[in-house]
Amino acid sequence: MTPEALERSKRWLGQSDLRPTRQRLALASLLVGDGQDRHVTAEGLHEAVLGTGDKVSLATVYNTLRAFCDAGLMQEVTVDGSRSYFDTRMDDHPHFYLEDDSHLTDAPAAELEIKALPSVPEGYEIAKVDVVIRLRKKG
Amino acid sequence: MTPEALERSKRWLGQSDLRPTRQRLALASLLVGDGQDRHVTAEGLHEAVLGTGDKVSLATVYNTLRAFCDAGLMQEVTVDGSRSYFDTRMDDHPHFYLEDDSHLTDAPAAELEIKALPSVPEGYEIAKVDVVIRLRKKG
DNA sequence: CTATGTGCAAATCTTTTGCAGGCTA
DNA sequence: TAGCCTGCAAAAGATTTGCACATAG
Repeated sequence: MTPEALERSKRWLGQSDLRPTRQRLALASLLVGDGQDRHVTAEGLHEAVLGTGDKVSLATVYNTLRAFCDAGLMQEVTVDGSRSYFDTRMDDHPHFYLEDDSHLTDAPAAELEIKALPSVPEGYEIAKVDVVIRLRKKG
Repeated sequence: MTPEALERSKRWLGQSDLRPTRQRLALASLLVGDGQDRHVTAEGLHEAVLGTGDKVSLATVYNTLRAFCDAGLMQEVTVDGSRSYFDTRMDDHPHFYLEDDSHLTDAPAAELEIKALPSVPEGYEIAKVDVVIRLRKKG
């Protein structure tokens, strides 16, 4: 992990009141170390962190992702019933989901224009609008 | 189950090449017996069928819902990572998801207007666009 | 009669939790 | 030092599967 990635990870964690432990910094540097947005599964992030040589248990990866979400640093995206995906980008934006290889990416939000939303039932308000564009390989 | 519901269930099953067994007809009549669209979970449908006095095992409910989807009679909707929802309505339409009580309903499709979709990456095509409007009780 | 379908229990898979020890502030 | 964290193993919950029996065509 570069000094820059470490710095970024600390700043990111610093937005919450979570302690900057070794494990959290290791995970954070993979998530936000280069300033780019990431979409990960717990399993995938666990493999990634092991790949860097750091050792973090799978349970801690799960707990940490959950803690990051609770702290408002990430959000969970539901696209596949069998796995949870976590996104470092916090605003409400559309996703592409590549069904062939179970891969989640951001769709350019600027290009999506929703002209009218269905009217919300009495007594309710919109918490979030999820738009998932499911893609498959052409041909 | 009324004769009408039975008739409707048979016609519905007849669209596929699935055999109209006692269990499938029992489930189908709960799903399409009154001609209305339904959103169910396996667990919920299982309780419902037991409530009518018919006996169908939970495993069979799971297998049957899966079979109905494979046969193109229903579709799975992914709104909650921990449970699968199944929808008898087959066209591409938006959903309301009541987060407080984990309840899924159709949103009036006519009222949703998507003016522009993000441009799809080279070599891919859109399989489906899922729009889930998550609602919470106001106040 | 033969291929399908069903039920049960056990297996699988993802995610959470209890608890003992470790570490941050 | 006190409280938060972590790791492990076990638990939990949803869904699938193997296999023997039942049933539709």
